[in-house]
Amino acid sequence: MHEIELSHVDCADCPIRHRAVCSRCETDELEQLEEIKYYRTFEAGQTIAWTGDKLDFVATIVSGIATLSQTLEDGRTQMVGLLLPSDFMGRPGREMATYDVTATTEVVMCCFRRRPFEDLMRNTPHIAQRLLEMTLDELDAAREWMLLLGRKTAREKIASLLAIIARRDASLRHTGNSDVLEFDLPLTREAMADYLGLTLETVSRQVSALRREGVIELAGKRHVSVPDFDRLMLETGDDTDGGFLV
Amino acid sequence: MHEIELSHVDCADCPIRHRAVCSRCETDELEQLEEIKYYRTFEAGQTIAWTGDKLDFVATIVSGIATLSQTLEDGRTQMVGLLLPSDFMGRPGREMATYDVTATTEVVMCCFRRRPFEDLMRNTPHIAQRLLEMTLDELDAAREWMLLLGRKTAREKIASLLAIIARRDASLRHTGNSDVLEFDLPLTREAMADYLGLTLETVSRQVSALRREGVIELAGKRHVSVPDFDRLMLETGDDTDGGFLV
DNA sequence: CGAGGCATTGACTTGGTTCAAGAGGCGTGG
DNA sequence: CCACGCCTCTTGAACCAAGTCAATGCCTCG
Repeated sequence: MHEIELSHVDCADCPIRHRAVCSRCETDELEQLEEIKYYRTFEAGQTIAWTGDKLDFVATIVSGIATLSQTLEDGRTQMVGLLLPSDFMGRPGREMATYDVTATTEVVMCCFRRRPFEDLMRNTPHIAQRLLEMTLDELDAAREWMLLLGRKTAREKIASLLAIIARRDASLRHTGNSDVLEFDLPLTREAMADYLGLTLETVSRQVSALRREGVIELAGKRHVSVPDFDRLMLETGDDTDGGFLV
Repeated sequence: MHEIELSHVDCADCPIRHRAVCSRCETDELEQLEEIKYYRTFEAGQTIAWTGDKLDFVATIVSGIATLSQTLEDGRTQMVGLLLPSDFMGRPGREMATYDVTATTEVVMCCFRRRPFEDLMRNTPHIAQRLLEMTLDELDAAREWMLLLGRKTAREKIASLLAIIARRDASLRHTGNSDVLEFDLPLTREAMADYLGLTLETVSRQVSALRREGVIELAGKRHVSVPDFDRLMLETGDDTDGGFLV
């Protein structure tokens, strides 16, 4: 995966094409995209854009994880978005970055120069339609996060984050739900704290508490396994699901 | 305003047409919208939809204020959106409401039956384009709110809310910024608390503190005047100039 | 006048932060 | 190979901002 051929990957072979902004495109539309696209790689820890920077491209994350965050003048920072493979970065029609974008792991992006992309969008409703859908999904996710930030306890926040990562990880490599969920945390304690609106000490304490009580097991600092997913879900404070039970 | 003719208002005479989802529509497109639209009024305090309800319309707020909120099983609730005149409610392509929608004041909505609206959207890029733009704006607003919920102190939260309402109010009745800003709070203390991720007691205390220190003045419980807007902005914790959201 | 909603204020508790010390890993270079 | 510095993470103790519980004030409306 680190050896991706940056010079050119054919859209037809793209691993995340079916979920990305281009998922609805017909062959001729893909050809047009193919012409204006180029790949870029960012190393783990590298900043992709600072708030206020001129951004003359938009992009789809091909692999890796990036974060969007905002900072108050005195340095308090809040992560406001997590960009995963197939997610879209940048806003058509806007020149400046409005968030700090940082590569958490190594990130490969499929970039489109902004102007040509905007032109293309005007003529190909399939792109705009898909982008609308993705934006609506992100809005839902942001609002779910608002509930977490505003009303959940530290323990619930941690459990929620673990549940989300576990679920995404499971769906990504669709193992026909094996009994034990396992995954690596893609975030440092500090990044988790910035995401959850906590301090890194509180994150550490709550992770330890969940481990002590057997809700999760840790191998090293980052590798988590969840013996009983329902148990974890109980700790999130969320509805047990669609509504029945309780 | 309370005497709006519910039977029919011509789109051409609509007070919020230039900002709403239909703002880009040509005359013929407006005619099509005109055919599937109808007005509805909700009283202050009335619930417009509960999470999980089947919703067979989408709508534009014509006047009044509605809120979107989410609730955990034990009753903790977080407001996740404020719908103001010209804002859009509902998600094309989705049958169910995903939030509780409540009228805070009397609300007049311009409704479109969902199916016909979806069909129309497919054929009129102007509507989809505008909806995308509005959704992106809402996403930005939601993310700004995440920063507030995750990282601001109670005092900063209150100051931020007051600043937002003040600014919106000023822009709405574009008084060429007169020296003293004045407005009515459209929310109860409890609603403010639900918006800010606080308890109503804390809201009350912080409002009192800001009044005691002369940052704001109160006439009654709800009428606020701001003698020095910059002073208020200092209390928000934000960058001294940034600040978007309506 | 009394009832019922909102709002304020006080006294006390607590969850989470802050400050501080130290543990465990990992790469570099002597 | 070990020593060293650099990270990230954990843990403890003291503190404080905001929550909880409870009493009271102030409207408006019947």
